[in-house]
Amino acid sequence: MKIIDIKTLKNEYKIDIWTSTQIRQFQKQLLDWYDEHQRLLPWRENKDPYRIWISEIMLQQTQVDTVIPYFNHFMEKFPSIYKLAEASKEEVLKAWEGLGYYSRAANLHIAAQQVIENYEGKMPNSFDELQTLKGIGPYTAGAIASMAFNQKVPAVDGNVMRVVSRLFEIDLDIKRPKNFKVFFSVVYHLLDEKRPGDCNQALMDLGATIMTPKASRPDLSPVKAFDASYLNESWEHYPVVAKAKAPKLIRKWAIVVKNEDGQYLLEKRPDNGLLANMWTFPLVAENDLQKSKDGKIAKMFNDTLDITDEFEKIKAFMLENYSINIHLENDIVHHVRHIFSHLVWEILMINTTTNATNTPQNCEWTAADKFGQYAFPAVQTKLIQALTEHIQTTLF
DNA sequence: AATACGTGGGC
DNA sequence: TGCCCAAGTAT
Repeated sequence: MKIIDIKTLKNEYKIDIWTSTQIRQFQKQLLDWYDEHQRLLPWRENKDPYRIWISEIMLQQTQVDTVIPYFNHFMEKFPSIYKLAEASKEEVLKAWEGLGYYSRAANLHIAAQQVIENYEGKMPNSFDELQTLKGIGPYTAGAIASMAFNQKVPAVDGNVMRVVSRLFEIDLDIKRPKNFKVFFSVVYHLLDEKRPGDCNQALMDLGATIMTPKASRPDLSPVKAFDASYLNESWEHYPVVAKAKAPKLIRKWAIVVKNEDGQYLLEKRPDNGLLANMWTFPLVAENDLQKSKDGKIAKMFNDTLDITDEFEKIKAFMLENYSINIHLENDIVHHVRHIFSHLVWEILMINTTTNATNTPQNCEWTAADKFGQYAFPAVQTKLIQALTEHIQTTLF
């Protein structure tokens, strides 16, 4: 057994790697399987670096089935890197609406301009240069370099770490950044000289379809003879992954304000942080309101009964921060819960009206039939849905 | 290094 | 229902 001594990588972890002959056999088994069973995906139709790049950004922490329609639409809308670079931020964000992790869209737009500025519109082909582009880290650089430019570079994502952790029974926490280089090094040793990109994709497809997180079927794997966790029946212990901490609960009011022209007040979020540059109804954090001593707001979120007292605070808040005077339209309070990866919004939504004609900072007045022009996050879509159901209900 | 950053699907 | 998961990156 040859041993990869990861100490050379400033890490004391050692892994027994296979002989050169075994590695060649592994590659053949893997690539033969890939040639027959690879998934047919829009971005695999050719090796256009632009298409591969866009797909890789969309696929970050996002499932293939979710990405496919976004990818096809994005390619129609921005068929080349020049079209993307020339587009407005708003257009790109709109194309990303509902996909999540919206900084990816902003970074993609910037990176397109970087490529035009620094590389005459042609994607750089090296692992290092690719990582100078916004939104491209080690995984995506490896993916583009290997798949589009046939460079022998690992593309180590969650699938690959899971597969490799099982093949070699590596008990390192895949969530810890310091362990990434171990997997990177192992994968490098497994890559075929001629088809590094296909090797990377084969490992990913294997992880996505056979060596899955749950209901794994290592008995169906084309490389089961090389799979230590299969031979030792230990695959359920791999990969080792730290448990995510519980999301933080945040309570908010969503203030739906309708003016005398039937338009709604929409607000654009700041251009950094959560849901950057996306549009929502004005959202007021519980902490932004003056808290009553008896903790009445917190109680409200459980009971959603009489909001008269709290509404006085909201009314004052809107007057001070938005310079509009609102009136409670009815006492119906919608309760909407939205779960992010790292926090939970508990939202109470109320209907109000105003005769104000001013347009507050970062806001626009918009008729409901024009909502499609704005990039809405899922939570806003949820709020509108609740509002729509209410309006339909009250018609009867 | 640890945390922020979305969403939808599966069981 | 609640929790885990899915082709990570920026800071």
